[in-house]
Amino acid sequence: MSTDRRPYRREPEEARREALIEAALELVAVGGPQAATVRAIAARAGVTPGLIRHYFATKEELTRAAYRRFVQMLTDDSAAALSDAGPDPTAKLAAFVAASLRPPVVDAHRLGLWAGFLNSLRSDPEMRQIHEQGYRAYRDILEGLIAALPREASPAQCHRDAIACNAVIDGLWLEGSALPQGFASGELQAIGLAAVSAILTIPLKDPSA
Amino acid sequence: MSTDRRPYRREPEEARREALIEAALELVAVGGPQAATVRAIAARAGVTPGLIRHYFATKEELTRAAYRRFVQMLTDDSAAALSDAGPDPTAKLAAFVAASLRPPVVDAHRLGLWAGFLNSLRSDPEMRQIHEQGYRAYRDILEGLIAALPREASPAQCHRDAIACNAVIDGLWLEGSALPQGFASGELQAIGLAAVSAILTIPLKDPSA
DNA sequence: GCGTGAATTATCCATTCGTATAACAAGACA
DNA sequence: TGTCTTGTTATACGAATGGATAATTCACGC
Repeated sequence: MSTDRRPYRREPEEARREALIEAALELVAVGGPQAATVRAIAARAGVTPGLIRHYFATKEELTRAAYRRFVQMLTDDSAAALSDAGPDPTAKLAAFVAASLRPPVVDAHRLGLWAGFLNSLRSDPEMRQIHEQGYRAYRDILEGLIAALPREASPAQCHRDAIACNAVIDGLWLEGSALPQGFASGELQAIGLAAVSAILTIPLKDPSA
Repeated sequence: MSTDRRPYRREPEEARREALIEAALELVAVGGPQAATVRAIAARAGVTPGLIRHYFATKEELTRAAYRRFVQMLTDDSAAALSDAGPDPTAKLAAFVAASLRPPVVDAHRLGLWAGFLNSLRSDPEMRQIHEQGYRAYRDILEGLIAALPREASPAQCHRDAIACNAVIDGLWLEGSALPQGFASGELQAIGLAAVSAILTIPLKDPSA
C-alpha cells in the first residue's frame, strides 16, 4: 500500500526562494512578525514546512532575506520615479516627493512591514546593517536632488534641508499609510509638495497636475 | 515536610496591575511583542506567571491595558509642554514642537513600543479605538495652536497646515528615535522649528535659546 | 527507458506558548 | 490566638513553535 503522499513539482531554486520570501513578507505585513511562523509561511507558499530549512539554514536567515527584499523594493520605487521625470532638477524633486506620497509607497501593508521588522533591528546587527544601508541611500538621493536645485544654499544648509524634507515625507507617508481613508486622493502629495516648497523656498509644481 | 515555596508579599491591586503593565511595556519596547510573553512579563514584575491571570482575564486584556497606558503617556508629555509655556500662541506652538523633538518623546524605546503595537491595531478593533482616540487628540491640539496664531489663514488652510506640521514632527521624531546618534543635540528641534516656521510663514523662536 | 541525485514531503522532538486549576500562605479581623 | 478570605505560587495541559531526520518521488543525464 503506497501511502497517499502530497504530489509536488520541482522548481528552480530562485523561484522557491522567491516564493518563500514573498509569503513571509505578506504574513509580516498583515499580522506582524509573530504571524510569520515557519508553518504559515510554508502554507502560503504552497509547500511543506520542512522545505524552508532546505533553502534557508534557519528562520532568521529567511527573515533577513525578506527584509533585504523589502528594502530593495523601497529603493526601486524611488528610482523608478526619478527615471520617469525629465532632466530638470526641480521637476525631478517634485516627481520624487509625489511618488513617495502615493501608492504603492503609501500603503498600509508597507507600514505593517516596516513596523514588523523594526524591533528585529535592535537585536540583529546584520538586519541593522541592511537597514542603514537602505536609509542612507534614500536620503542621499534626496540630498542630491536638493543640492542640484537652482538656488543659493551652502552644503550644510542643503544637508539640513534634506533632513527636514525627508521628515515631511516620512511623516506624511506614516500618516497616510496608517489612516488610508483619512486623506483625499492627491491631498498627501499636495501637502507634501507645498511643505517642501516652503522649506526650500522654491516653488515646486505638482507633476500630476 | 514543608516544600520551600517562594515567599511573597501581598500588594494592593493597583500596584500589581501597574507593575505588570510596566513590565509588559518595557519588554515590548526592547524586544517587540514576541518578547512580551506571559512568563517574561511575570518574571520582570517579580511575580509568577499565574498571577497575571488573576488580574487580567487574558493576555490580550493586559496588552490593551498596556497600550492604553502608552497612549496616555504620549498625550501627557504633550500637555506638560503646553502648560510650561506662557500664554503667547507663538511661544506655545514653539514649546510644543520643541518638546515633541527631544527626549523623552524622542526615544528609541518609544519607537519600539509604537512599532510593536502597530500590527495589533489591524486585528483588534478595541486597540484601534484606543489608537485613534489618542491620535486625534494630538492633532487637534496642534491644529488649535495653529489656528490661534496671529496670521491670516482660513480654517481649511489651518487644517492643511496642521497636517503638514504634524508630518514634520512625526517624521523627525521617527528619524531621531531610530538613529539616536544621527543628530547633534538640539539639531532635531532646530530643524523642526525652522520647517514649521517655513510652512506657517511665521517665525518661531527656539524656546530653549 | 532507467538509475541516481536531490528536491520535497512526512514524522518526530524538545521547547515554549497561553491558559486552567489546585495547593498554599499572608494578613485582616475576630 | 485562631479562623477565613484571597492574593499568590505551583503544577499541569494542550497547542504551537523552530528545528532535525528519515522516507519518498520527481526529473534529468545517460
